[in-house]
Amino acid sequence: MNGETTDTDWLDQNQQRSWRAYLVGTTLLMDRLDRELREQHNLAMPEYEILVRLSEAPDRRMRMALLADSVSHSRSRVTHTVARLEKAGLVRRAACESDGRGVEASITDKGMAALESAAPTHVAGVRQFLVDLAGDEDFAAVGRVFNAVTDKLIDTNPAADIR
Amino acid sequence: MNGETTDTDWLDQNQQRSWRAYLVGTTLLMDRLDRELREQHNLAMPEYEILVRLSEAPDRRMRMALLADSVSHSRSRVTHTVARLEKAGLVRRAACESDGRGVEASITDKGMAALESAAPTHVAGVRQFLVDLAGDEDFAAVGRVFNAVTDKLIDTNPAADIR
DNA sequence: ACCGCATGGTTGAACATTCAATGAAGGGCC
DNA sequence: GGCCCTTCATTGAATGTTCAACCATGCGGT
Repeated sequence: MNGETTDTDWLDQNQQRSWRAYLVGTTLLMDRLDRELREQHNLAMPEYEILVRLSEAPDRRMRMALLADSVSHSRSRVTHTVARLEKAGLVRRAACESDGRGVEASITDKGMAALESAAPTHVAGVRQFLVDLAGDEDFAAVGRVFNAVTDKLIDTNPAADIR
Repeated sequence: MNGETTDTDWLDQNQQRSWRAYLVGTTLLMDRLDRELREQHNLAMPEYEILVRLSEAPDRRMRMALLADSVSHSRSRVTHTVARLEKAGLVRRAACESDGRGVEASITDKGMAALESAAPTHVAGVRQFLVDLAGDEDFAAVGRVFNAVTDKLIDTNPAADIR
C-alpha cells in the first residue's frame, strides 16, 4: 500500500536548466531563422523545408504523404503549404499515375531558383546562431539526442491502434 | 578579386544530419507534449509555460513584459495567451500600482491546482521522450548549446537600433 | 463481383500566432 | 510645465496550423 499514486520523478536542477534552455533557445532560433527567410526571400521555414525535400528527391518529385513524413508535418499542413507554394509558382502538382489516389508534388525551375537563392543565407544563419556556437562534440550530441527522440516518437504512436 | 560573392560554407554531412534530426525531433516532441497536455489537462504548452513562470514568481505575480521575456514570446502573444487563461479562471490581471502603464498577471488557486495536476504528466513526458533517452552527458551538451544560442540571439537583436 | 476497411489527399472552420497600428503613461530636457 | 521619445500593453486583421469531416481509390476476403 502506498499513500501516493506513484510520486513524480522531477527533473533535477541541471536537467531543468537544460530543458528550459532548449525550450527558449529553440523558440528564439526558429523565430530568427524564419524571419530571415521571410524578409530576405519571402519564404517561411516550412515552405523552405518542403522545397529542400523536393529538390533532393529522385526526379524532383514526391508523393504528398512521403513529403509529409519527411518533414514530420501533418498531411493537412503539407497540403496547405504546398498549395501556397503552388500559387507562388514554386511547386507543381500532378495526379500520380500508378496510384489513382496519389498526388505528386514537384519543384519547378522557379522553385529551384528560389531555393538556390535562399539556401546560402539560411545556412549562414544556421551556422551563426547554432552550429558555430556549439563545438563539434556538443553538436554531435544534439544530433544523437534528437535522433533518439525521433525514433522513440515515431514508433510510440499516439494513435496507438493495437497495444 | 573573387569570382563569386563569397562562397557558402555549407554544412558537412554530419552537421547536416544533426541539424535535421534536431528539426524533426523538435517538431515531433513539441507536438507530442502539447497533445498530451491538451488532451489530459486541457492546456496548451505555451499556456502551461506561463503558469509555471507565474507559480515561481515572488508573490505569484509578474509584469506582462517580464513574463513575455521569460518565455521568449512576443508581448502580443502573451497578451492573447493570458487572456485565454484569464477566461478559464486560471490567471487574473490587475493594474500595476507603481507603474501606471503596467499590468500584473497572477496565478489563481484554480490555476495552481491545474498546474499541479498537469505537471507530473508533463514531466513524465519530457523524461520519457527526451531526458531519459539522452544520457546525462549528451543532455548537458544540449543545455550548453542552447544556452549559447539563447545568449547569442538575445544580444544579436534583429531590431538592431545602433550598430 | 462485392463488401468492408484502410490509405491518400483535400477542405473549411476553429483556433493560435504574427504583424502593424493604437493609446496610455513614464522620463528626460529645455 | 510642455515637448518628445520610449516603454507597456492591447487590439483586430492577416496569416498559418490543427482538427474533424469528407470523398475517392486501392486492397483483401469471400
